[in-house]
Amino acid sequence: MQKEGQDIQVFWFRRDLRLTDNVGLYNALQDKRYPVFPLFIFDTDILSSLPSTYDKRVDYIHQILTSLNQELHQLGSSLMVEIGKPTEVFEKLTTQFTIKAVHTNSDYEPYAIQRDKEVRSLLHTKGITLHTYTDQVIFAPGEVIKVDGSPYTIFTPFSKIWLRKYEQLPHQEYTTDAYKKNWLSTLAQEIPSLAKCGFKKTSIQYTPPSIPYSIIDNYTDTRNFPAINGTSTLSIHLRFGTISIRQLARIAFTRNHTYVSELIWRDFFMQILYFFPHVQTNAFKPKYDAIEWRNDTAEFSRWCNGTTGYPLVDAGMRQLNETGWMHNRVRMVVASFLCKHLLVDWRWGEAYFATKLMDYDLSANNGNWQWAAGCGCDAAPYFRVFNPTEQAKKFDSNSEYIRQWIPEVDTNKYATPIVERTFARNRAIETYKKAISG
DNA sequence: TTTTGAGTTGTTCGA
DNA sequence: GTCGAACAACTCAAA
Repeated sequence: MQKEGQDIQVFWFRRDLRLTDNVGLYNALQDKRYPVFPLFIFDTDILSSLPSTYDKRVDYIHQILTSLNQELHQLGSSLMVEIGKPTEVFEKLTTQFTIKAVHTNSDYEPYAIQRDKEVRSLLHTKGITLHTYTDQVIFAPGEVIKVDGSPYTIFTPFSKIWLRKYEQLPHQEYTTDAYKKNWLSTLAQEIPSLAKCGFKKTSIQYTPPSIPYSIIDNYTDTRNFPAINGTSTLSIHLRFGTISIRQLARIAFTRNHTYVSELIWRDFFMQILYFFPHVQTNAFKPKYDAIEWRNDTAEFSRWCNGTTGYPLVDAGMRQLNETGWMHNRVRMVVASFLCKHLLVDWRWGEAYFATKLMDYDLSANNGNWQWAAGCGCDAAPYFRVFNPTEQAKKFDSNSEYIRQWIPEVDTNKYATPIVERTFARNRAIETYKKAISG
């Protein structure tokens, strides 16, 4: 076991759960004077806010950590996993070690910013610097901005500048293979069990990412058809950092620009949340906070359960409920249906997705819900109401996807439509019009 | 400062 | 079946 008082550096893993091409980790290992001690904290502030002790995402993280720990064992090191409030964990660690520096990759969500501010200030009182790096996105908030220095709120000009800057990037790969001796050697230790964290085993199974080259190549043509395996399904890996965004962007850039655009949207919404944190609770466009939502709880339940009687909507919700994932085309359809056909507040839908999606990310989920509801920056105009049956005809013409998730769709056991489509469409347009012109 | 062009993913209607 | 226009102004970005 490590000596008391040994001089070390700490690398703090958060949303970057990988050893390869990890900017913060790479930089920590550059300083050969002090070995690097890898740390992960199960943040009890976050864990205690979860609605159930049966949580697929916590289980998933736990499995990734187990896998990371095995990799570290092969390097003669070991992952330390702590359970607690980050400031308290660091307080404790500073009594056990002489910490020379703490390295971590930047996180841009409001909660994370506040947490890191507290940790930084605690460490500062002990003479320790918290070093942060850009790793989670290609360009951090503030890097792609207008000539006057203000942030973009329209995607297209943002993406133009993003691409221009991207072409000028040196594209360094932050490999850490050569730094084996710089790890802090410890006796192989096991990470705390899931039960010790206060959670139960779920059905989720972590498998390491692999890049689906042919899907990326054909992405433009196949991405909209939910019965086709035409999307990369890498969102979950981007969420937890089990894949490097730089590696993925580099590959996609030479192969498919539609796919690259989707990665740019990820950076775009991250900087929207950063510069306009009010979107967490309010519409990006304030006028849209005046919409008189119906918020019928019985109808909301039917949407959640996938029993609205609109097959594509129901198929999507059942896929979400059963797998923790939904095809992107269908995400748009169910979101539009909830906000416009049922006139349920987009925040309800956003919150439901947040509990169910394995790839849940605050900035992307919020940005896309506000897009669907028409209240976000650069959003769909309010009178653009997705027609759930037209969408099904276009993108699931032989009902392959629908039948996969609703076996009873052609029987009289299937739900009758929750609302008549044309009526609901007109009601939505009227309600929106009233709010934004009033 | 003013002007100009443009804005993720659709639907419906009528010629 | 196919195609273009309307849907509704408004705000953003850049010159």
